[in-house]
Amino acid sequence: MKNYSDIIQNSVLFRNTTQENTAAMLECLDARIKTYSKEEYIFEAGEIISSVGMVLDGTVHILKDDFWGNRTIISEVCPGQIFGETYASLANEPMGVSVIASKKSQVMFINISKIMNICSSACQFHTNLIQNLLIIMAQKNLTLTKKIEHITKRTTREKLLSYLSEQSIKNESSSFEIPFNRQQLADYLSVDRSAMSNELSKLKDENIIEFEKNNFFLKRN
Amino acid sequence: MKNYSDIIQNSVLFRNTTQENTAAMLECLDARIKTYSKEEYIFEAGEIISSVGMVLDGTVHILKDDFWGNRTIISEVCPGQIFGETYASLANEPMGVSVIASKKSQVMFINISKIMNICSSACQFHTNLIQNLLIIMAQKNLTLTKKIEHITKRTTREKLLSYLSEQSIKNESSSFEIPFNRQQLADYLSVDRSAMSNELSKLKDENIIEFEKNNFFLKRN
DNA sequence: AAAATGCTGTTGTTTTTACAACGTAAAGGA
DNA sequence: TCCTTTACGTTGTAAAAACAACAGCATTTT
Repeated sequence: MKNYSDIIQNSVLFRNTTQENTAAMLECLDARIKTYSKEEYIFEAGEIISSVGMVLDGTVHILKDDFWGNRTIISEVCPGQIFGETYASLANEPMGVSVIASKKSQVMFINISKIMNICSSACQFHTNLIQNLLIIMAQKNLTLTKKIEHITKRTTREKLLSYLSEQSIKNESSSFEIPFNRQQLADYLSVDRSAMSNELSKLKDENIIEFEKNNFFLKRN
Repeated sequence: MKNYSDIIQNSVLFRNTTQENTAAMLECLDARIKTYSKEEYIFEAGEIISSVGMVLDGTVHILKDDFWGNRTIISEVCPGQIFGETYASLANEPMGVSVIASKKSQVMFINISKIMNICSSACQFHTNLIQNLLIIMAQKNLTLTKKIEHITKRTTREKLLSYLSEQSIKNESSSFEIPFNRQQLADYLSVDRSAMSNELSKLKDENIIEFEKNNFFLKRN
């Protein structure tokens, strides 16, 4: 096994595992490493999978082909991050997406049942591993839920206010800085950038918000 | 403890647990039951929680108040279903939503750490419990992801086609029945019903789809 | 059977959004 | 310094969506 211990050690899945234990755990978990060439399928839509993948090197794309063959890239997975955990957890759910190496990549697979069923040795770290997996899923869940809350709003204005309100509450202040530039924010809210900029200006004119660059201020009237 | 064993036994969280074991497990998990009167807060936004709630009787609403005080009901939780698992799994994440009993309700709480840390007795069922929790979260994840895929599309037409394509692939057939009526579908895709109906008619005129009531047929041209 | 209700499609109008194009200012590199 | 690139706001136009209102049909209730 090549030396990807840094990647593994720093991954969220193996957080709080000591370096000495990691190697033993990987053995116990029966982790397998596979190399994929550019454009090679790692998982294909329709497949039933039982393993979680962790990118060790390269980059992996999650994508979806629709009924008419149109392909959409849903996300990119970088070293240390995992993929497939949702489908691996659902034994009867065929993959709704495909996973492809976008360049030559090294991927480590761990069977979900090996994660779930506690082994005899290093049990404490095993519990930790399960907890990390749960945290990863909870975090993803939260991210998705928040996005849905904003996007389900009908107008650009409402989407903006929903997002800004969340940021304000999160920062516990009516003034705060957002982590997106305009284009990124527009993509996140899935609206047109210029239309969004326009709407931001209107909100400013109507004295509902103030902003300069990425600093926003919400007003109560 | 009143007799809610049927509810618990039939819940997803306790699936595959034998009736004899459930009682012992609840003891081991230090499950607590609390009664809430109508409109009473169960969790409040901003709070840090460490317990998962299971509704045993009544109904519970997940809701959100924005910066300006506008309240939105996000979802309803019925007997046997759990809530708070996302925030309970994330030790540092303050609740972004509030949970309120919409009528007089009985709620059972289980501390997430009791679920995560394997006890000495009935270990097999404990593993099962963790697995069920993971399944619940994976399922929710999948549901959210699919919805986002559709909603992020810009036009009503694209949203419709994205949804219909998914249904088609799921049913492994170009003809299938959808589980929503028009209003429900419009709500799900967060578009206007009449505009959606209109778009459906156009798609039919353009010979891209056929439909009658809830039966759809997709065409490749 | 009659009445009421719910679901769906249709249409016209108004509002909102997307799109394209452009000007300006700031940032970064040669 | 000059040039290039990037980010952001602005505007006009065309397209799309929301909205409101209604008609036809089916289902349910009385």
